[in-house]
Amino acid sequence: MDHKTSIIIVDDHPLFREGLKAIIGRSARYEVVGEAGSGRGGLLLAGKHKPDIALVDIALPDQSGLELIREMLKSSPRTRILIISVHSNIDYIVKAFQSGAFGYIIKVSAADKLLEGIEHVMQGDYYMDTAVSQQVVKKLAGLMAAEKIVTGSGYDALTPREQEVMVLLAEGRSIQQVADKLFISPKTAENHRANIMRKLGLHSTLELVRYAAKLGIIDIDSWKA
Amino acid sequence: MDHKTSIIIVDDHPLFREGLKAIIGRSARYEVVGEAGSGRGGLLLAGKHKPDIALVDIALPDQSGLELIREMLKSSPRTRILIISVHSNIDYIVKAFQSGAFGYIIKVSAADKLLEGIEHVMQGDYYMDTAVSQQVVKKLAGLMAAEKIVTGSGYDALTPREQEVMVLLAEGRSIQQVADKLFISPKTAENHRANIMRKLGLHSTLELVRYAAKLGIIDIDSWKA
DNA sequence: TCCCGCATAGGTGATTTCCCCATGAAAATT
DNA sequence: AATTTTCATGGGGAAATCACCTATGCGGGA
Repeated sequence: MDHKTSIIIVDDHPLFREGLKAIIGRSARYEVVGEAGSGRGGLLLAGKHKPDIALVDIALPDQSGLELIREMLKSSPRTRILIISVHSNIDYIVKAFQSGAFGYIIKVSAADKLLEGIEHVMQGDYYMDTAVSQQVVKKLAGLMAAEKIVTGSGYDALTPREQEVMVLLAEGRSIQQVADKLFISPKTAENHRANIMRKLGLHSTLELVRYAAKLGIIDIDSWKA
Repeated sequence: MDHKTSIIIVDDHPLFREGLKAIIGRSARYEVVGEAGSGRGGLLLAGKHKPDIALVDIALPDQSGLELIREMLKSSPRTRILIISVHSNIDYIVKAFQSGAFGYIIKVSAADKLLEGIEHVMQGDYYMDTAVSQQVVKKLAGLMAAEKIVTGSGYDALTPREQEVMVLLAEGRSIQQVADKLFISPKTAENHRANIMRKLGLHSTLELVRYAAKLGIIDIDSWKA
């Protein structure tokens, strides 16, 4: 490598910044070229130094770290951003990556996780702390857990075929699409739909979606992402 | 620890099984108590030994490794299953965890990843190979990458009247109901609707509801009540 | 055997959707 | 002031969908 990897730190706790610098200082490959205690400060730093890496606390006094990510990437698109957070909450994690972060590390993690994360990110990979991947996996596995709740309602009064149709409709498929997917005539699909509506006491497609959402047949939480 | 961690291996390649055993043998804490080259064999082993860990190839000659996971957990629920796969495809990963796996490792990974994974899983944690978390993050980030574009060409580009119409539509009102509510012709309401769709890049009513949910125009959380 | 539930599909008229176009008023631009 | 653009309002017509009803073949129980 012909030059050191430049790093900026954005975190409102001076002591924590010192800690990060100490850890980074252990490796001769990295160099902290600036630090800031606020989002505004971080943005200026990013614009000025165009660093290779930015370590950003997700909870900043003047703005959300998520916004900062987006702003930073506008002025310095090549900077790889690593989020450092106290939260291992799945929503934060998802939003961080969606905002353009390349890595997500929990504050309580061991020091070597940080260097590990930086290395991965420098290689163009994403990086998730172990504690973070826990959450992500739970989220993924959770989709299935939700599907199990589907008993004890009118839903299991539906025939297997009707349940198939219902899932597709809840996902927003049109009658024609359902028919194609199940290799049946549109008319048949329509009839299944009508029977579903009657059995469940529904009167519009949106009500059907609501019903499906309530049973966990579809995941409306992912809509909010 | 008062006894060694017991491990069984299910993989149809004898050579690969040898490789795994060699790696595991490096640590005195682990003991391979059985191995099988098929799903059926693996199931018998699991029932007989009730091992702490099962390393399972996802691609088995006689059945899907995913089915095997479920069967195994029935006869030996306390066994922690680690999937070993050549695929880093997101669909396999998700299904593996949904089926009850605790870890997912790619075959090409370095040897220490295997031991790392086994340790994590023994602690009750989930484990994902780095290459795997790449896919998962891309999946998470990817969802919005598509929708993000829509957000940019946003809701505030709508005229006031269009926003009114949008709210009513998002609440599930029909064109006729919207027209009545706003004292306009159904045709006008229809036109507003079409303009909204075009401006926001939507193609169905459900997409419109999703969009509205994302912006908080409607409260989909109350659906779950 | 007879009946009923299930999956399949058609008919018909009303409604909705989709994709054009048109007009007047207001707002912005020149 | 003159012109263009945008907004809200509507319509026409073809295509799709909906609502409601009927019908057929098939399999499992009473």
